[in-house]
Amino acid sequence: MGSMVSDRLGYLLKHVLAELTEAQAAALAPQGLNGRDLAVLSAVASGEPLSQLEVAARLRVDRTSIGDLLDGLEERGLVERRRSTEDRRRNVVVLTPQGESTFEAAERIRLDVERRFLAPIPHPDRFRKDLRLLLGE
Amino acid sequence: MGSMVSDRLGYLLKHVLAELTEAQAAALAPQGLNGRDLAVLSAVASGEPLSQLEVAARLRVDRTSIGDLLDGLEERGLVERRRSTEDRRRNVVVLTPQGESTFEAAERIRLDVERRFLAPIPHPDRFRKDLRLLLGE
DNA sequence: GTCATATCGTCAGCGTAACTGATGATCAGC
DNA sequence: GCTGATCATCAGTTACGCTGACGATATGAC
Repeated sequence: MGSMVSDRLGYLLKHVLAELTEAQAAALAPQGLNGRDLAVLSAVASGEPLSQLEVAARLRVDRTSIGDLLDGLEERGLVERRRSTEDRRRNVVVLTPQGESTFEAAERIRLDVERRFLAPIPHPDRFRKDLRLLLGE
Repeated sequence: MGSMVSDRLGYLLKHVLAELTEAQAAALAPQGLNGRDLAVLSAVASGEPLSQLEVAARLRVDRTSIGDLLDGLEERGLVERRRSTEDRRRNVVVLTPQGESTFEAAERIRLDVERRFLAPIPHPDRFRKDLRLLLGE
């Protein structure tokens, strides 16, 4: 018997990711967000104010993509860019009050989506841990 | 403390996939292939002759992408398209002899890459199985 | 203080891939 | 034969990662 296509790690990861992305997008659509937007909000929300480049680095997103991403969020009034006073090259990104509440609601949705998504797996946390190991985190 | 970005399932899957793709591309470059090409070869190699649409379906690749993919492989003399005699709409795709040997060598490389890639995980097979469960396969 | 170097944000452009919608050729059912 | 479906192809759109350049700003050497 030949090897199944679904034995390929790349195939598995690619389509698992695609299905998760789709499920997240569908669940977050009422908030006007997708998983990518939410990830940016989450980076901005997590503690000290970050510059755009720092946000990009946390998300491992390309530096030239983060600008457009923030544009969208800023237009919707969820984040603000403020020129840093200490270093005027930096745009410090912060959540607006509306951004905070949207973020919290969306995070609950995301957790629920992920929980349901991982339901077919006997030990979801172990699976997450495996992924983290593969990234060396 | 806030939630880490690396808690997000989407983040984990995305970057694990990116690293695997990169590792595969690097390892397969001497064969003039990437992981995507190899997946096509594998679908073509596995048993009965398939039409282009059937190849696309197996790989879950869009129907309009598979043509270009096959173009490249055909130019390199690895596959052939033959008009089916029973149904002249169909292009039956088969491996050339050179395609077969290239495929076999590349498959060994892929298996090795995947083995090394999964090395940080205590039970790689269980991880694979989890992924398959998520796809419902 | 001045200069060289580096960093931040932005922009234009490239390559890849998924996707939509249309087309011509061909097949199957009636 | 006619209608509708299927196969391969083509043009066009969108999304994303990436490179290379730019002006503005900061930092360090001197």
